[in-house]
Amino acid sequence: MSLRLYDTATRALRDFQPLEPGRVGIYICGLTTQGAPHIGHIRFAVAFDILRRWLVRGHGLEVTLVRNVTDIDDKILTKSAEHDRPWWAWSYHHERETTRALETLGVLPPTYEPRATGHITEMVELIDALIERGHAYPAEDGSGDVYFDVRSWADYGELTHQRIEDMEPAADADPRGKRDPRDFALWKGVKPGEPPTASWPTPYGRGRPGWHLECSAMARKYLGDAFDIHGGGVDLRFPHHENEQAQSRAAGLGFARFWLHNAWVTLSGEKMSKSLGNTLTVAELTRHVRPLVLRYYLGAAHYRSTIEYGDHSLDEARAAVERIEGYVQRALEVVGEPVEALLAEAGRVDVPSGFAAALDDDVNVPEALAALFGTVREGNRALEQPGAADRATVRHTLLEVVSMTDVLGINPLDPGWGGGDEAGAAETVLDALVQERLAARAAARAERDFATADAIRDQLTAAGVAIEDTPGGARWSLSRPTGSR
RNA sequence: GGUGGCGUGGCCGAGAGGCGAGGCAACGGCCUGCAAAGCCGUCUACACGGGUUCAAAUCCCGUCGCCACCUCCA
Repeated sequence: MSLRLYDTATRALRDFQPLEPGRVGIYICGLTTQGAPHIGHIRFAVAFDILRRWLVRGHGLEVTLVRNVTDIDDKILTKSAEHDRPWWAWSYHHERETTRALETLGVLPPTYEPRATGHITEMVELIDALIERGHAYPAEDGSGDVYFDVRSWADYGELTHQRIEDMEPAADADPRGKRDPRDFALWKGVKPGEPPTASWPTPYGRGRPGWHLECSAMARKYLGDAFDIHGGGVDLRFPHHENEQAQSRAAGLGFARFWLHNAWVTLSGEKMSKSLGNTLTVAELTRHVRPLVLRYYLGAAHYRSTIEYGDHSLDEARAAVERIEGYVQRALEVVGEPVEALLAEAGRVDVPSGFAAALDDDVNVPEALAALFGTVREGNRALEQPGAADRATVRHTLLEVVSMTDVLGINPLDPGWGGGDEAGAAETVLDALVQERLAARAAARAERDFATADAIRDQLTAAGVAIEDTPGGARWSLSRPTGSR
């Protein structure tokens, strides 16, 4: 079984082999802490969470996942100033908000989450190396800026297959002390009016990091001079990733071996972004939809495909999730074993080969989901049969379904979705009340008083409780509204 | 101007020369007192025009439409 991943740099599917046997280093950027996270921001985290889970569960690899926080940049300074807050408070506030959103959606925490401002020393080391090698220079206007010299690095443009001559100089390019308008800042000298807390002393003068440099410095520190996978959103390919690669390689480092880029969430065909005002925040959506459903939605499409958010998107995701949950619930009742034990066993069971093959093919989640639903159908068929062989099938498919959903981060039995003791207690109370009504309905049905029985069911339905009759009696569940835009 | 992506059935969304992905919705059947859930079945699509091929949604050429990036966007 070999994993193939689409590498942006070579524009091809390549067999993935870790640099160091048994271990994988992944660097992903980047959480923005300029504002509240919307589902577009979160998608990349979900996509790489699935990859990470698959590397661990499907290939037995030990993953070191580093997810950076660029906690200082122009926008953070601008926005915090607009809101009359210190930049560091602004950034940290949004960092925490983003972390909460990711936890809500069941994204596993990274191995480490370094902040740019904590790695100034490492950045200076990189700048020193670049200057020494003739790939960087202090600005000629005395501004304290240090620029990367793109003309000095023949491979510049390699990642995104562009030639320097073809690149449009930025419209807002401020030539300042640049030798070429396409040179980018490694370090930015402090400017008048900037908060004193936003600069650090270096041999080049006080200043703050340019964008890009923090990732090169932190990836190197935690993953080594060369590492396996670098990921992020497609829009980061250029300039961010191109520049990262240029500065790291020009400094003599091997840097990333695979570049993975995820696509957008769009709304009415347009990229979700704050400037367009068409964002949907996780906090907003999860008021109406269960996090599990939102997680399913964000992870269900292939990571390199754009997903278009529409009015019914979450309703469809909910229906799909409930199909899986319905089976897991029914199977659990038949199997009659403690959930904890089954979860542990599912962690060791092999996933169906079709599922594994799908994920090995550049993390093809849609195809993996097809395998998952195939197993659910097989299990449902077995549930309709009374034999011992079918019981065994139910148990086996249940373990497979749990195992597969766990890889995708949508395991309905994962206690993380539960909502804690308080929710559990509320459920216990509700169950007692609903069971009382169900008993009354059962009595009415026994007397063939269907009018009364249906009235009770209608009452429960109106209250948001869905009823299913089974040979063993009625079972109930919340008919969970998703709400939609 | 350069670079990259997309256009698939009512909707979402995989696939990438032959073998009906899957989910949702709809319809028919089974089950049910009726439902719900589940199962079985039906709806057989690839923007358009050419070409290559025994065979094209898939490869090639062209056209149209949409999107993204081109130095501080996931």
